[in-house]
Amino acid sequence: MARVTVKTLADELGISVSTVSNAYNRPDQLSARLRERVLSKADELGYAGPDAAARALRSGRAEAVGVLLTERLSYAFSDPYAIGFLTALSEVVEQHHVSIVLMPLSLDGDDLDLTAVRRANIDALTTLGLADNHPAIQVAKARGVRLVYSDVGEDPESTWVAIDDAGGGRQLGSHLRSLGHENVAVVVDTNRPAGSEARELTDDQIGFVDYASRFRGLRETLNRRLRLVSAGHNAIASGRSAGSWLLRRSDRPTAIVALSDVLALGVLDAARDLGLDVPRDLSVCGFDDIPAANPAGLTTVRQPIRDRGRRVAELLINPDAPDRQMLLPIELIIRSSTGPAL
Amino acid sequence: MARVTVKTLADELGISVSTVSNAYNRPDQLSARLRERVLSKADELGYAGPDAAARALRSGRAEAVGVLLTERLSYAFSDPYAIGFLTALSEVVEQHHVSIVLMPLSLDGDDLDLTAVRRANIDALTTLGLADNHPAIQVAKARGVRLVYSDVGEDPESTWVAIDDAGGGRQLGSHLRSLGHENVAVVVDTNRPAGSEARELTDDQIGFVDYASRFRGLRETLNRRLRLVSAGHNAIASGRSAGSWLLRRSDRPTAIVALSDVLALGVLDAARDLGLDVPRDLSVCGFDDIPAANPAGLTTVRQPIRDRGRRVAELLINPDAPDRQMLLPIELIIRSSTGPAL
DNA sequence: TTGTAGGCGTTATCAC
DNA sequence: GTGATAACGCCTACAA
Repeated sequence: MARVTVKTLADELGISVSTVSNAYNRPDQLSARLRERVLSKADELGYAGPDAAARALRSGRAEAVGVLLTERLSYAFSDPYAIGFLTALSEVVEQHHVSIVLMPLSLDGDDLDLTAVRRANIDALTTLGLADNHPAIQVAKARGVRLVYSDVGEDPESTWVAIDDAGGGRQLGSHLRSLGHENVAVVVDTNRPAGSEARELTDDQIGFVDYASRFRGLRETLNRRLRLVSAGHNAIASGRSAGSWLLRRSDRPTAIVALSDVLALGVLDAARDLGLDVPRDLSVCGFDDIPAANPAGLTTVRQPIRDRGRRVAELLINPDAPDRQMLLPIELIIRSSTGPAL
Repeated sequence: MARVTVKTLADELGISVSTVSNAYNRPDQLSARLRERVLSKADELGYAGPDAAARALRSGRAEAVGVLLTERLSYAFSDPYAIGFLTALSEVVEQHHVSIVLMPLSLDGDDLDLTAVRRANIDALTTLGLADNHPAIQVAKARGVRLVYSDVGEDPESTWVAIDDAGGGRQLGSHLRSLGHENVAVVVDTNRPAGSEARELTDDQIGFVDYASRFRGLRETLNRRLRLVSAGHNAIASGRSAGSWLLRRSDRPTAIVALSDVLALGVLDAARDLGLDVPRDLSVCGFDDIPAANPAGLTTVRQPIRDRGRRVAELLINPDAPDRQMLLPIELIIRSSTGPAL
């Protein structure tokens, strides 16, 4: 038995396919009684409404928005920062019957696989933690997918909701500087597989992550007192091993800035492992102000990530929303993990 | 200027559209050189590959799998159990370039809105925390979406990965019974908006949640010693208010079983608020064994949720995978939150 | 290895 | 309020 389509229904009822279509999409275009007939016939024949793919093709709308998360998709769910973003985003999105499409950005060996981005059925796309010039974004743009960027852009026509990461870096840098720190290390997630060795990086090796501006802010304030070190990916264990690597060196830093709180928590673990007192022997700070930062006494830069999530969602859903470019302010939260340099 | 399609490319190159299509989908069907020409021309004209909607319509595959999460989508991200499931699921899914579609199940007043489920472009669907007879699942089934159910099913043809919730309920029930508890209350998430009053329920009011079998297991073992109480939705605050409501009553129970650890943590809070000692004055237990259960000393039923996530993902991606019906065992974890009844 | 042709199921446009 | 018809962009037999 053949598949039930609008045509089946139309034939069965002796009406035209457009009327059937209207019964679903424009209830005001036909009498309530006829609509009732259509719907009940549909029920009877087991027709569950217009086919999603056909509808998407014809109407040009998928009723879904895409979110691209740093690194492999599976990592994102263990990142409180990503979770905060997704929660806020979904609160808005779900009021519009729109679905969220999460695309993996799998790394095949060393180069990443963009197939999922290329194939996804979405109307608009945003990202978390990816630099706006990331290849995946280029692909989506070429596909004609509407983009909500995550960083300040030049183009007055582009849509973005950014957080003032550079400002956060500067504030944190000033804080450390005023505490007398002259030897500061920055730990950054470089999207490497777990277990990668920590190593020193040059400024331009920071990669396609949007933390780049956090680092830039730090560099501006701390200047030559700074070195950059890679962690594997954004996980406590990575922060711990990078911290451990740094703290065992003879030129041990007096302060470590992790570019995310998750990494910072790992650095705190590393310090504890080595019997170092924080903040006496070492100052540690992070970025994000995730829920776990407070109990850990972590000095950090609070990101209005939920605000951003909400705002991004509005722009994903409605391309014509006002305020299509917005820079959200950060806030330096000083807790007990930073203190004067020895 | 018109949109670039396979036809544009074909005309431009003086070849046929099928060859262009093959360049993307069947590299082995044309010479490497020709393929190169196609791809570079595509680049030149700004063609980003086959249109997702058209491809989905024509091929019948969306390269995406859907996940339906209890309650409103936004709640799910704060549920450690859901996060564990999603993490495991995505680990598998991302190796196949398949996207995950998260559909909201918004409640409009009292009846829920299935629009998103109806419109989503997906090949297969699974759920977490929804009973298999939930209306959303009916809709998806009628649409012809392949389903991976979450509970044991009658149909030998159906695909499911279940966790032995009833067994878990029975084990927990026996445990409490052997401790002498005669007055036990069960707290269940009923998907009500936050702030709903706790109230007593009859067994059949438990609703479209799959925790029903957890409760059934408890009922089998504890029989008449049991009453059922509603919490708002799955959140610590809901558990706390339900717990508080129960513990202030004159017929205060000697043990409270929450059907999720998240709710149980709230019950513990309520006990603490009232100055009750756990487990001396009150035994508390949960279900799931989320990460926070261990530090809280919570007796609970461990769910192999990550195993389930992986297994479900495999079945979502490959309909012909073997072992299309699987019941995963649970494990009773006894910690310090349960003790003898007074 | 490449080309031809038909149709996937729907919605938009316009006529009635 | 309702109907006819033409796309939407692509994939896949099948033929060459």
